[in-house]
Amino acid sequence: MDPHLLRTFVAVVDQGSFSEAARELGYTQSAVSQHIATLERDVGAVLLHRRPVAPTGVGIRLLEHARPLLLRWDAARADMARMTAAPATRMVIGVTPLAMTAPFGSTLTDLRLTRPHLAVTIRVLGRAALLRDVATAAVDLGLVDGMAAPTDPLHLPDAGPLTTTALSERPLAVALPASHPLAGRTGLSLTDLADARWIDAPDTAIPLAHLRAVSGTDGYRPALCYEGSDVRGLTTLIAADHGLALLPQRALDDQPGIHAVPLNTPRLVHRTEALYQALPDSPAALLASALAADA
Amino acid sequence: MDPHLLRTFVAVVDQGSFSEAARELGYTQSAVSQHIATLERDVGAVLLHRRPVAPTGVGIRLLEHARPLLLRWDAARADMARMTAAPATRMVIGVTPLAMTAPFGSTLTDLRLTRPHLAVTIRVLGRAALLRDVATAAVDLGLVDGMAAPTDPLHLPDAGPLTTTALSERPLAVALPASHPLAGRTGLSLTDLADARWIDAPDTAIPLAHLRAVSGTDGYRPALCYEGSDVRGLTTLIAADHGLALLPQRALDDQPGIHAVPLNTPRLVHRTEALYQALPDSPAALLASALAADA
DNA sequence: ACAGCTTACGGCAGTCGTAATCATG
DNA sequence: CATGATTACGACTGCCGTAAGCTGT
Repeated sequence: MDPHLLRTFVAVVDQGSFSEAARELGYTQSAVSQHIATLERDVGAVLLHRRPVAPTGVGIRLLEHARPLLLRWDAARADMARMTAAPATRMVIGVTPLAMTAPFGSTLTDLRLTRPHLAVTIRVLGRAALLRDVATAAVDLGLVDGMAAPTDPLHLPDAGPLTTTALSERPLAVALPASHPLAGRTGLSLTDLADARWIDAPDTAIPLAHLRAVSGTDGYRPALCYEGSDVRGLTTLIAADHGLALLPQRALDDQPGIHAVPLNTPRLVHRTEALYQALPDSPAALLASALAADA
Repeated sequence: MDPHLLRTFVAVVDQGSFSEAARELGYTQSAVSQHIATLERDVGAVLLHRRPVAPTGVGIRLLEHARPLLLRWDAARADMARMTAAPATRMVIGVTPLAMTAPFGSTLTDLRLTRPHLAVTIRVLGRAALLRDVATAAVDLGLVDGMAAPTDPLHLPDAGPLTTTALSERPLAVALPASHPLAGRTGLSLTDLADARWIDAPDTAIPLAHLRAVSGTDGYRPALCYEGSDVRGLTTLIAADHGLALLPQRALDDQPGIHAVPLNTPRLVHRTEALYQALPDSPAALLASALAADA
């Protein structure tokens, strides 16, 4: 159960091959084989089927432990590295697609005026990747969006001692094609839509898994998955009647062929939060509080 | 940043001494010294002041990473051990003091009738210890209580893939001495009480830290801390006007000298949840679903 | 002066790479 | 038969304990 062994195990599962994992990690094929062997001896069970390489039941369970463990591990290392490093001259801001809103632009302008020598990069990422990158200090400030009950924080997986500040809460709406029978409604209840046809766009709209988690039911099954990060592509699919999606109302304002019907019950809002490693006077902390003040 | 080094580091901080930590871990004093030295070399900063032994700023930050990391670590090991172990013939149920309620008793009776050979132990623990013990499989089923918004889950620190099921939600009340000016009220708002005199009883009542987290303010400062696990001791202190506490209304019903005034705003409930490692057909899983059904 | 942390050093275990071996599609 | 996992083995690193050195109270 050494971290290196777990890292190798995860790599082997992800690559589906011992040799590929060896290449990725800079090891020999033999070393990878030995890692897996000692891990299996340690755990006392077979973790991988060979030919083709795939995790066993116990292996899948171990993965559920190993992935978050390695994330926290990397986060701890990155945090320690930053605490002893020189003050940064460069800032990377990560955003999920729907977290980038108008006030963000102007607040960022203020920051750049006061710190002209700071090189700023904006990077659009999915939620999981953003959390990982903030935790491992690959991005200095993350702006995440998601769904939550009013005033409730977003429910993000725990990746170490990160600071979160609320930035905004705005209404959610169901995006329907203009021709949809429900498009005339002034409000909708989520439970009525459990069996509707949905598009799962986990990086653009609210992931259907979150709807299932909130409702506690098994509905909201995707008819189609959308692996993009722009709203326009998604609304095009919705307009063509491929399914529904849940998005912040504001993002749907000018989308052609779409009717946005506010979500009535349950009371849920689209929330954005700033996420960063607590380090006083860092540009990230300053920008986060400026964003919170402007919100 | 090897787990063994982190474990040693945490032990040294907890014990406040290299030699004591060495004794606890079965190492030599010298080995502990070497562990700390390599850790400090790795991190690139001094982690501990010596004479007296206390963590530095960077050390405190590392502790915030190390403690949850080691918990998850132990949880993963324990889970793997259980997956390969023989089915248990003994069950340990951990409960926080206020989680033990009447229906639990009768449901447990049912289980013991159907499984007469199962040795059952009940262990009362604080919240943090209970979570740790469930994660590390020292207890098979945990019943935790806490405060949450209605239908919201309890916000417990993440300790790996545990299953939680809701058992009950009941009203909360502020426990006041009978002579208190507010004792006649039919309902109270939490915000009005931010500057009241409170008793912090983290293992018996709702911890004041939770009140602060929910309200987002800096109030609810304890005038007195109560480190016990029985309600009677706490209510005695409240009756003697040492301060207030927030508890489930039911627990205050027959307490002498106490007025229990329901909490109106914000809308918060006392919630209990069952917590266990997903292993189908285990006694823990069965009992948890029976408890949920009986609730 | 003494308790307690640090440093020096040697034995031992564990890890990785090379290379030979084995198994499967 | 070829790709790719496993096993054998040797060189090397790193870890822990013993024992001597150092330092603040």
